[in-house]
Parts: sequence; C-alpha cells; structure tokens
Amino acid sequence: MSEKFQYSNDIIRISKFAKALSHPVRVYIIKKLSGMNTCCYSCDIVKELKIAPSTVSQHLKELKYAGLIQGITEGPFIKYCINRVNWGKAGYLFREFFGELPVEEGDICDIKLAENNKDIE
Amino acid sequence: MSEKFQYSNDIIRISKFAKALSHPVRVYIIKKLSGMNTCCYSCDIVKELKIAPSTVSQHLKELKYAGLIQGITEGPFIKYCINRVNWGKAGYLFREFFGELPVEEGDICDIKLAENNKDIE
DNA sequence: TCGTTATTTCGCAAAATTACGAAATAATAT
DNA sequence: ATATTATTTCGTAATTTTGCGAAATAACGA
Repeated sequence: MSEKFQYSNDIIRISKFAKALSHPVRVYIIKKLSGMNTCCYSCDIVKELKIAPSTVSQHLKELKYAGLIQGITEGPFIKYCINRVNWGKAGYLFREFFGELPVEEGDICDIKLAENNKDIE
Repeated sequence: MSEKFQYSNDIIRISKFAKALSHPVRVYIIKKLSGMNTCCYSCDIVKELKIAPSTVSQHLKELKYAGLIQGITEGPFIKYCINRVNWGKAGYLFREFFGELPVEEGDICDIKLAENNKDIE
C-alpha cells in the first residue's frame, strides 16, 4: 500500500540531464562542443584539463550515456560532437523549466529575506 | 608543475546548479516552487512524495545550500520559497549555456550519426 | 611484424550521495 | 507542565561517483 510517487517524464529527464552536467569537466566539454562547428578528441580534453585519460573517458561515457554527445571513430581517434537532437531537447526542457517563474517585478512570494538567504558569490 | 586547470566561474556555477537539480525529488520541489506564488512546507513534500521527513529535509538543505530556495519559520513550520535572485541567475546561466548552439538548420558538425547515437525515449 | 598513438576497460580506493529511523529541537495549544 | 506537530540533526548502511594507474584494444605507419 501507499504506492511510490511517479515522477513526470519531464522531471526524470531534467534530473538526468542535470546529473550529466553536475561536474565541471562535463560542463567544460559540453560548453566546448556546443559552440559553432566544434568537435573534439579525448586527448584534447586530457591536454587542456590535465587529467588522466581514463578519467576523461569516464566523463565522455557519461555524456554519451545521457545522450548529449556522440562519437565517430577516425582512425585511432574518436571524434566527439554534440548530439544536436538531444541537446535541443535538453535546451527546450531547461528553458521551459526556468521560464516558469514570471519575470515581472513584485512580490511573487510574501517572504522577508531571511538569514539563510545567501547569494551566489 | 603543470598546475591544475582553472574552470571559469560560469562552469563552476552551472555544474553546482546542475548538481542541485540532479535528483528527481529536488526537481519536483523546484518545479513546484518556481510556479506562480507558490511556497511549500517540508510536510507537503513528505505527503506528496511519500518519503521520510529526514530525506526531504536533506534535499531541502541541498537546495538551500545551492541558493535556489529559502525558508522562513512560521511557528512549527518552515515555509520554503524560491530564492528569486539566484533562480534568476541560474536561469540566465542555463539559457546562455543552451543557447550557444545556433538553431538554424544544416550541418554544424560533419558527423554521420553513429551506432552509439541514441535518442531520449 | 613491430612500434606508436589514442582510447577504453578494469580494478581499486577514497569520497560523496541517498534514504531511513531515532532522537533532538522548536513553536504552539491544552 | 505536558502533549502535539513540524522539522532538523545524527548515525548508519547501501550505493554511486570520482580519479587514477595498469593493462587491453584499435588503427596506422615504418
């Protein structure tokens, strides 16, 4: 009894994409690849971030698993690029998610800013 | 030697916000609070999601730590609301992040869709 | 064939996350 | 003062994440 709560597909998807983006290395990679006409190799990231190849491989695997990137083999290299379809879906989801709060001025929530209210530095 | 790579503030911030949103419970809470005029109490989440109060408290703490929500005490309750300042910053960051890929049609990356290219179900 | 280069997989250890029950705290009502 | 209600903190166990080195794999060139 008292069955488990079922999250909506959107909530599941947002949390999964967010998880994929929850590490600086992975945000770095996506930021790099989401620009114009940009692809990269694993070794590029190794050189740029100065971390072990196996670590980079692990992060790429997670991004691939999340569907955010894709790779094609090029001889001994694997060229990674954004998966535009899923990147677009993620963008849509997040834009909708963050867009839910109206931008207009005025009290949306009748709070007085409390002591535990801290801004991002 | 070979000093550690320094991530940009944006990358750090995005990964931190993403981490805060990397769990369905937390996305659920934020989705609830980011709507019009909506606040909630810890017990609301407990009832709705049917999880232990201590678990909810833990998730709220993380969202508070990330700066996404804030709470004010109301008798034995604590009323939680979105921290609009930081929510706005997060929205800006993510919109910029996802906006970096141009929407126009055509090949941005000269890839042929490979076998490891899977869409979101 | 034998190196070389790029990359992944494996195994492992350290750290972080998740979820829960029990106990503690805090505000209110009886 | 005692009970009630909402919430947090604490301790704990199970799981996941992270990072690395070593070994394995794969493509290419001499």
